[in-house]
Amino acid sequence: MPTRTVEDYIKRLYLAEQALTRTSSGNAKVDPKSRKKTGGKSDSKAGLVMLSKLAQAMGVVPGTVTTMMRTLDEAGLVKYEPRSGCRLTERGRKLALHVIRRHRLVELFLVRTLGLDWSEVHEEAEVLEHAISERVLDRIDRHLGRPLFDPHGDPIPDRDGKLPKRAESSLLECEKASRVKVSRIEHQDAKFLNFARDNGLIPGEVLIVVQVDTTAGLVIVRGSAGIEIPLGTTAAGRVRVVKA
Amino acid sequence: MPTRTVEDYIKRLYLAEQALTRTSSGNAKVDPKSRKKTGGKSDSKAGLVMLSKLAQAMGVVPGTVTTMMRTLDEAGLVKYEPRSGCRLTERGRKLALHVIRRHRLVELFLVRTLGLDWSEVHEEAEVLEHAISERVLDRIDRHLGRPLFDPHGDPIPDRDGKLPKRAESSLLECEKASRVKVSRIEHQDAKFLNFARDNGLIPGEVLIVVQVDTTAGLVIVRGSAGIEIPLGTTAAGRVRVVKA
DNA sequence: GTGTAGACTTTGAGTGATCAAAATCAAGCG
DNA sequence: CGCTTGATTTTGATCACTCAAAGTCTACAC
Repeated sequence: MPTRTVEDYIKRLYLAEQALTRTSSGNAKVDPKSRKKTGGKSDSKAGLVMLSKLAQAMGVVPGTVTTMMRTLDEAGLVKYEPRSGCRLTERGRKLALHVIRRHRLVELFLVRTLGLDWSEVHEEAEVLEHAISERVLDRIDRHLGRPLFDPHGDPIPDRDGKLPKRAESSLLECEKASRVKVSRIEHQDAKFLNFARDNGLIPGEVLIVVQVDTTAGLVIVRGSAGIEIPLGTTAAGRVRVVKA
Repeated sequence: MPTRTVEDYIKRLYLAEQALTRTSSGNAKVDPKSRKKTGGKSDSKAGLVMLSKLAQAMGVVPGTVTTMMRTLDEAGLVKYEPRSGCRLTERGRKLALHVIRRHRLVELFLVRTLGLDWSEVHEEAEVLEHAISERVLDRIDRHLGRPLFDPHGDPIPDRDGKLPKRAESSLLECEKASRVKVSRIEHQDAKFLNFARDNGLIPGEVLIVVQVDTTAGLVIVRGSAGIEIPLGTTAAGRVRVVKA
């Protein structure tokens, strides 16, 4: 049985891998800061996650991650390439998706059944995801009607780790004047989520893209209330949408 | 912040103290075995819980408990009397009741909202009681309508640690031909709980006491279905009732 | 009063997870 | 090539929790 700590490393590694492929694949417009941060050197070779990224995500010092990655490699959950980085094995990926399934189902449950605000459920779920048995998880899943997405629009893996697919893009990539539906708010920061909620940037809401000015780094959308919302590129990049 | 382990020790100590006062106060009929087990020596002086009891309850070796009790004494949660036993301090009692509140609310929630069987919720709650935040706990409490008793009939402490009172006795103490209502099934063993459920021994059920034979160690009750249920003293002692 | 059983404590060690700080490495630059 | 820089690894230590096994107490029994 993996410990809760192991589950956490694996989950974080999965999410880091996702961030990796998303940034490297055609998704464009990396914000200028991230380049500076890694000293201009090539960021993580060939799909490997740098240990320092993981250390930061886990809130531990780098040495701890090195040790942990060696252990997880031996356990067959991670492929660890010394001095280069690491990647999940198939078994690791399965475990990660399992933990993420628990996390997201719990989030949705807290919002739908217990009425918590979507900005507060992430932290709760961080703890509960390690305490929920299969039995209870399945009850929750059933109780919610086998949902496909959590309150932030993040996909919920099914019991086999399969994720529902969707043709999503970020607001940054939208054409001016297009009509889109918010599918997902990335990033779990409570402040940002409150801001999003207050401006109607909620999964399901329909928006009109009023302006996309990459030079000024500005995107303006009009929500269903008819009010225009100006967003910087960072914020706009976190709002993912589908055609509507 | 107390760790989950500390919470567990404190909770177990509280329950052991309860068992103590219940057995020592007029409740009578100690079953013969318990005497033999402690070698005929006086069981736990003056309201102190023997460390070996605690060790057994926690599933650890006695040495571990000694160490832990010293730490908890220093932390002000426990009064530890070397070579005699230990008892909770007021702070310890508060903490214990807090953990028990979480445990019992979770149990009821799992039964009422998620539809689990009362025989399976104890183990789930053992884990979840350490993972639930105040925020979520209060939502659950509200969602259930501030309940006073858990599915087994055990009282749920309120936020200040106050327990609802009830004039309860065990089936062993009932008069023949009396009419009683089941208020509580003590003991968390799944097998016993299944047996109880299958025979209608559920909080709320009304019973007629048909026979109480202390010599043969036999109690017979008739349930609402009209069927007579014979119980040994051990089992009967676990069924607690109020007048009906 | 001496023995003894059983409860209790001590000691030494291990595990899992972490840190601080020193040592090492690899890549790109001049 | 040799340097610098930042990532990475190593080393030695700590903390919370646990165990096994040896040692100590104490109350009762005779």
